[in-house]
Amino acid sequence: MARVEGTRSLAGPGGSPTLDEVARLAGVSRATASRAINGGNRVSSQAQTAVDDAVRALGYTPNPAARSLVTRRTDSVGLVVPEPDERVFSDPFFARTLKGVTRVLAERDLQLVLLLTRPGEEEARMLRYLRNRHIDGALVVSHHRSDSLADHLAALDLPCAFVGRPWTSADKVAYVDTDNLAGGRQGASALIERGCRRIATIAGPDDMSAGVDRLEGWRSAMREAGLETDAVVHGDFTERGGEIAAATLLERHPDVDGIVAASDLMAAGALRVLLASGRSVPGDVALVGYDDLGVAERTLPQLTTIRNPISEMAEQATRLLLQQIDGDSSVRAMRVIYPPTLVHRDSA
Amino acid sequence: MARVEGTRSLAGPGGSPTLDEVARLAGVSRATASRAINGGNRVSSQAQTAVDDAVRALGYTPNPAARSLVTRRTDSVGLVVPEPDERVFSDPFFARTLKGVTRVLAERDLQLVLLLTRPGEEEARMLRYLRNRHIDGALVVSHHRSDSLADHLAALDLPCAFVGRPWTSADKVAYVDTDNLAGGRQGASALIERGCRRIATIAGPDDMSAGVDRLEGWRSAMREAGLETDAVVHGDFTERGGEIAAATLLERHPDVDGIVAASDLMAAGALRVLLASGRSVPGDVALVGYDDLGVAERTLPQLTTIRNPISEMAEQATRLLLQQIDGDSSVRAMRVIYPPTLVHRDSA
DNA sequence: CCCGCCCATGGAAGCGCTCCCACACCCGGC
DNA sequence: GCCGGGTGTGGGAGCGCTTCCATGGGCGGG
Repeated sequence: MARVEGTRSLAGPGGSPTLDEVARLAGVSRATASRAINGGNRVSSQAQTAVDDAVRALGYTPNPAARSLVTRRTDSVGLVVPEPDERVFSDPFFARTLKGVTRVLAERDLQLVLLLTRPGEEEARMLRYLRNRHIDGALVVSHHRSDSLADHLAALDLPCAFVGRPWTSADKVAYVDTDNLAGGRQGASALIERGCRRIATIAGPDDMSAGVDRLEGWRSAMREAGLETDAVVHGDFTERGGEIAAATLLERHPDVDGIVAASDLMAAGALRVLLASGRSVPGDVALVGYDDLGVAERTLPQLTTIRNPISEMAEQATRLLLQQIDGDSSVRAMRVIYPPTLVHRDSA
Repeated sequence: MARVEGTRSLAGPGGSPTLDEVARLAGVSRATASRAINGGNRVSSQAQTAVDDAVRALGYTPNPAARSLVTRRTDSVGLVVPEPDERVFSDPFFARTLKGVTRVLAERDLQLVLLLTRPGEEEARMLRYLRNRHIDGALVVSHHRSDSLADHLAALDLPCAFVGRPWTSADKVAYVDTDNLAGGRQGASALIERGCRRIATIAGPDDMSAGVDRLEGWRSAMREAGLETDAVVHGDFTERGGEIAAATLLERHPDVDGIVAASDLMAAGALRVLLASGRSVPGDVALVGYDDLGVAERTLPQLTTIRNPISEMAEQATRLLLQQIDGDSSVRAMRVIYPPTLVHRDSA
């Protein structure tokens, strides 16, 4: 409130209260006060309450820098997004991820530092940041083929966990993923069982494992059913990308009667193009999306889709990270794979 | 790369290199090395290069905790989101904000800490966090009437800036906003000039200043034109909210021939309901949105809307924050207001 | 030519905290 | 009654850094 004249700017005799002041007020030594504050091992209940009271009276909170200097922990973890395009942030996938991560972090009073990097020079800057232990661990989402991040992290011996299988060093780092191959198959199979014969796919970017795996799943299901696998167009996981891809698709293969899209956003875009072209969905063309993050229920008709438990995956990844931070090296290279499930709605 | 056996895990004789080692290698004192690293005041060019070389050779980076302990700066700022609903994150508004913020922060090598709080206990935790100078400053977005955040921050004497006018203490904290009143007027006027006479509005939540101001702008333009101001329904800035609001609106006022929505997302929802009800847009009902963050171009017909320069606003807010952090107290209570502009497309 | 001044430099004092260690002290067992 | 062990406590070192201050050398002006 009032500015104190002098070098310090907070109330009290010289800035925010220090452990020293707490100890003095509690009538114990700094060492005892410290112990009392950090879990209270080897502290008499008498000393403990004295310290507790002093802490409350002074409104004391430990200086994080000082603590971090000696413990070598920062109580914060980084969320690395190697693609800080605003696209990422408006994607419900990211929103859900963030939700899962923050939920787990809040339990432990850890802070989240956002590490956004455009490719190139910024990556070097971020690696320096990571190397220097500004943070206790890193969580990586939206990892691309060109990122050397996984390799670097694996070499760095910094606790880390990926959401989505990394391109490289997949055997050296912990990650959480869904079985995108199975998901891709499920999407294709749903259409095949429905009776579709000319099935296309709007695949994800081929520099992301989710894109590649889903496509591969689609291919294998198609092959097993003895169907052509030539109707493939790539999108970028966005609605606009889905529109463009669908338009291309209709031009090249006007006879499609089923489309598997690698994301709901792309499916939504495709849906719009399909309807605009005069085709009915699912009457003329059946459509299957991927993710089920809310978008699928908001289209008309609602999308049949493959559900990804994103938020759970993010939570799990965060837990894996915390375990590593806690020194449990058994999870260093652990992978957790969630099964995708088909959700039947109206578009197929 | 290779793991070193022993207590430390990084290369070199005992963990990451310290300033001491740099100094020794450069043949200068720790003090000189420090000066050289921090801008090089009062350092001979000879010493400077020696230090530079040593830094490079050792791969030295300053220990942030140690530095922070003495400088009392953390080189990180917090982004406070008092509504960590995943809704916020999938809103393009937030995405743009983040984009603007990170761009400015990157210039100065500052880090972004995400501070999400559900109302209630978590707010106390966050205030403790802020009070304790974990961060150098705070940026607040999506501020609600019930948040006492602005008051607390103003009292805390912690550098801060709001994106969007805060409900309270608006005269005590720095903020960036658009002239939502004018924007609301523009939306209504556009429809009035077009010849609409029965104009409704889908307003924003009445616990956010943007919602209230836009509504007030709409009201005043309507009154000046001698039109009824009774067709008001509130939404929550989401697409789904827009749908619900539009449905209510059509039920209560089936004769509407124009709607001003307080966000594009809500307009998109309304558009869907309008079309589903058999009305043409803009033929039967003209529609104006708000924000112009991309959504407006993706609807069919494309939305006429009021453009908000979100990303610029976020940049500006961040700059205001940095100025405060740099000790420029003249911007402590500065406000910057951007003008909204009408963007003509197809829906009105 | 000498004095004072400025500039580059290093010594040393902390920043606030944790944790090792040594030191009581008290208990029970022989 | 003495010794071993366990338990609570405080002294003190030190984490890696910035910065104050004293020092010494070089320079220009009187």
